[in-house]
Amino acid sequence: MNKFRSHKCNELNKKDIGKDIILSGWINKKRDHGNLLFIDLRDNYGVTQCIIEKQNKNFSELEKIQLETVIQVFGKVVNRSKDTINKELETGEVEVSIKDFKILGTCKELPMPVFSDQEYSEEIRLKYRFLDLRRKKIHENIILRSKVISFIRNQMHELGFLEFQTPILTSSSPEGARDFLVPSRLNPGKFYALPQAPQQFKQLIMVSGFDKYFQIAPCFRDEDARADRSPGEFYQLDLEMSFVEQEDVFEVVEKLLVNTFKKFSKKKLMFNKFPKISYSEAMLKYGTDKPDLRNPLIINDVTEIFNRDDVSFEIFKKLIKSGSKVRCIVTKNTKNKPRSFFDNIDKWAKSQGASGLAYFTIENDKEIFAKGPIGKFFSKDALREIMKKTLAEDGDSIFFACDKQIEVEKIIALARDKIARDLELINENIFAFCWVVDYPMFEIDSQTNKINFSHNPFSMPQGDTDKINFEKPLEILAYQYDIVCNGIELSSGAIRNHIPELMYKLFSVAGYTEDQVNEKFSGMISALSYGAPPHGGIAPGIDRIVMLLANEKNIREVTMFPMNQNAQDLMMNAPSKINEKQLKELNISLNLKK
RNA sequence: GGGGGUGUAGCUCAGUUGGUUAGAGCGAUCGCCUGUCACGCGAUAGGUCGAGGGUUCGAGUCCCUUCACUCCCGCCA
Repeated sequence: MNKFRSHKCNELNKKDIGKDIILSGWINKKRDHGNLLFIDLRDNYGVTQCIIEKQNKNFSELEKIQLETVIQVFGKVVNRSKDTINKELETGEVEVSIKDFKILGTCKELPMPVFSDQEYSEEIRLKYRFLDLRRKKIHENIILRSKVISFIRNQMHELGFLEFQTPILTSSSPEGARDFLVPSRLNPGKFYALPQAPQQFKQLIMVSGFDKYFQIAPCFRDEDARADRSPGEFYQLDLEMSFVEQEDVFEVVEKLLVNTFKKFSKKKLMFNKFPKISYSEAMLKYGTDKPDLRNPLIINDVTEIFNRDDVSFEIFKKLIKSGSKVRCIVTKNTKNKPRSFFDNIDKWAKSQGASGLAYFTIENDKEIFAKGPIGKFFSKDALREIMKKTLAEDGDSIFFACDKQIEVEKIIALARDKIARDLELINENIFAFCWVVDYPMFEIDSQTNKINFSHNPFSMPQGDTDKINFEKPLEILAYQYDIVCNGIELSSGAIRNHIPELMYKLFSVAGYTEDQVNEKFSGMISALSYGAPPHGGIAPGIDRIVMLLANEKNIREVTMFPMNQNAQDLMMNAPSKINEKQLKELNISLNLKK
């Protein structure tokens, strides 16, 4: 028998009555009746009620003991009378009558209670993360995370993938996010970078002939945090396959995600076969490349209708002349909604920095007409045209936004979400996955007016490689895809460009010379020149998958030891200063701003 | 870098129009209590009202500055 325990705190039941047992765990809660003391003992597995009476020599010491002290209990399992059974507890039919006990770990006065449903500030939770992690909800989230990762590993092995580790100290790359840098002692003045993703390595693994690779890979990006984005590090299910087309990658990922989400959540999947939406369609219909398909509202472009002579809404007409677009959202059967419903949405839009949302409601008084602030600007014909275009009917309302394309997409996408939430159109008990495909290879940087890679410079452009028109780079589409669930981007991936000559051409469009490409991506270019297989892959975000499964909105709720928004670890005091000797070894001197 | 929110006891929070000695619950300490499972009852201790400055006879409350945490924008191939 183990020195510390004969049973775990979830194990004892009626069959064990009469047995002498040993339990070890934390004191979750005490209930002191003066001559009778109840102690709820907790471990990772559950809670067992222990009981001691005044006659016992240990009574007064146990009565004084702090919550969260770790103790070992020697006792006998006893029956509970019918009216004292606790159905909430796995062990609730029995209790342990304490004979003796031993303190294994003392506990000072707690900075935050462990046994409580109260919410605490992030500051205190992160500083005392080890206490926070004892609490039920987050403890279960972390266990869920472990199970999900283990399940995914098994699935990947079953699907024929091999897991490999890739370097953590690697080289800085010019594209993408800001790198975390590590100075090199042996190479003065030079720096390693932590990988933003094992992107180049996984392609090199394919060139090395391993066919199917995966890794639960740590990724490091020095970018500012969000609720769903940890500063510093996060994990991806990184995978790559040789001799595949886009569809082959989709098949693997769909299988994996369907299995995982069915196993770990009670929520239903909206689609077992994930719909594919092109990037341009997503931007038009949803205003974003991460559409929440639980939301039934669809955006329409009605710019043309506002150009008609029988539409006299001059504000929009003027904006359209200077290049703006009009996008709209139809809400079904909202003619009886109170004025405040519409006003709130307009007010909300203004708070989001838009000039507001114009709207009218379609009503029928013998003849159809538009009622509302801008209704009077439309002729019957124009109104019918809008209804035809947007499939709006009598009783529906239409909200309009007008701005430059990028701006109007942004605000109408937010409005789509806001309106759906106000009308409670989103079913929270569903996972709606979709693929967003056909991303453009390049985009224009709005600040510098230069052409940049819009996603990944290593993606394969679509079409016959001989016939790609490099004169119109913005029209080149890539075999580049994202997977989105409930409006959350889970991952992006691509079929890679394994042809060096084509890569040089694409990089030259983005302003890189051949020499620059050779210098920055020497390993990759070299590898692709010695017989590279066609290959492609994807990298779903583990943290976000677990977030969805745990039904959490904040990534720190599924991360064991996260940093705060300023990328500090309050428990470990990271980052921290280093001493002169360390700096000297690294040939580094500090030049801090006052 | 910018915008919003929050900051009062160890923890979670209340604190009215600027007005007496800043309150509650949990926790801590002490006492009572033999069937609780958020046990109950009584008492005690515990406060730089985030910090600094200002207005005022008087500031937790109003004004300015600043710090911390958080949410969002920028950023995130």
